[in-house]
Amino acid sequence: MLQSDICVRVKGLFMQIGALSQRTGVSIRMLRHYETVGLLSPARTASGYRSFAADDVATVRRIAVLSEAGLTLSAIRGLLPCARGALTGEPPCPAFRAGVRAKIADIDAKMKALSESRSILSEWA
DNA sequence: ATTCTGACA
DNA sequence: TGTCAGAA
Repeated sequence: MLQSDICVRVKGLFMQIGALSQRTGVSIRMLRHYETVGLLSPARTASGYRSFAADDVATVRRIAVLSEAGLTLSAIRGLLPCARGALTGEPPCPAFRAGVRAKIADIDAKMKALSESRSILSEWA
């Protein structure tokens, strides 16, 4: 236990991965993965432990909702900086909405492709 | 007690 | 994505 970790408990400024996991419901495994793909950039303690900031809780929750929406982590990486409204229900910035429109567009494209595939296959069913 | 990295019956 | 190992 380092002095910086004491700061976690007292002021709640920094926290270890376990605490972040508890507060977000996201597994430690995925939290580490998020860092691997560049969604999170936690500081490191002298002992090498990841040190997350208090606002990373909100960040992880935003990542979680976007992930549940079916977006890939790389897509989320591009939208995250302006996705604040994705969780607060407040007005999303233009860039975010544009990105979402793009995602909806390719969902529509996939639906069309599946529809055609289904149509062809149904003739032999 | 917790976390870290790397790897996979 | 989970989980186990071996070290810190």
